[in-house]
Amino acid sequence: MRYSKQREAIWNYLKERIDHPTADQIYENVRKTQPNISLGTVYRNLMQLRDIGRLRTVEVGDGLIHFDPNPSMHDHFICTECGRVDDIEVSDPEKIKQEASNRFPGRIDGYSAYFYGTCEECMTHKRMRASTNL
Amino acid sequence: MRYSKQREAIWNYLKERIDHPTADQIYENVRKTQPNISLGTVYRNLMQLRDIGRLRTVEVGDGLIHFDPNPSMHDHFICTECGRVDDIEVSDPEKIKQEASNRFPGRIDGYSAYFYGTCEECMTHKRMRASTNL
DNA sequence: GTGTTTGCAAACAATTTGCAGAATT
DNA sequence: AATTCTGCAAATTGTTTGCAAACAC
Repeated sequence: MRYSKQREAIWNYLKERIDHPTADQIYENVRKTQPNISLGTVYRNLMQLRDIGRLRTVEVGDGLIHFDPNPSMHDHFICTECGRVDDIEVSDPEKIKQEASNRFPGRIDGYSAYFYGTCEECMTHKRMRASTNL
Repeated sequence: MRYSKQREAIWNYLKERIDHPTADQIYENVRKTQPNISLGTVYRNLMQLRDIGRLRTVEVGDGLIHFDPNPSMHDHFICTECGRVDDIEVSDPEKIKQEASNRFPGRIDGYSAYFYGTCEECMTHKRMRASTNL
């Protein structure tokens, strides 16, 4: 794989992110420093980076592909109010994988869990709306 | 919600399935008894049934929506060789949900976990291919 | 110079939607 | 009779692809 400033910009943007952006969000942001970059290039690079294990793609239930700069096994929380995606550490992924391997006929290579609910911020908003009758 | 023979046929087909078919697979099968049904109707009914909690939609990583007649909290196994999706019971979902709730600032309503690997059948195929040098 | 990457635009594929007519209550 | 549901087809949306030019090595 050769160097390209587009790929560098994409990675530089994504690696700082904890909100698991979509291709389009990444595109819109990378455009600020690389105005001529195209959405196709963004997709191609993201998929390439996934294939070499630098990042992970995540399907959270909204039909869009989200990109996570952390490729290791870990869980996610999705707020059903605002759609934000957070990393969440609930239990030891290796242990769960082991446990599943023992009970399942076949080989288990990895796993990922998704928790759905309302994030702290949205909980506050809901309380505020309730208390002011809005 | 009113009765319709299309919805009945969709549900009758899906409720017996353990392989989490896609809308198109459901469409192709329901067509055998309802030749004039359209794919749009299949989607509309499936989403309706999901909204009232009769079934669950599952995103397993292939970009397609899969439909699971069992709406309760349970985990899934996806074979990365053949793409099949199986239900899998690894640990008590309620317990995991509780555990996550305790550690997370915000409310957790539900969760689902996906295990990826090779199913028993594909393991056998792989072994056969290996032993016959195919 | 060779092979990879890009931007652009067109192609694709899954899902959703608008609407006039049919079916349910 | 009043709504809801259907089939059809077109629209929408996210993602992928083909190609000639630009770039990296």
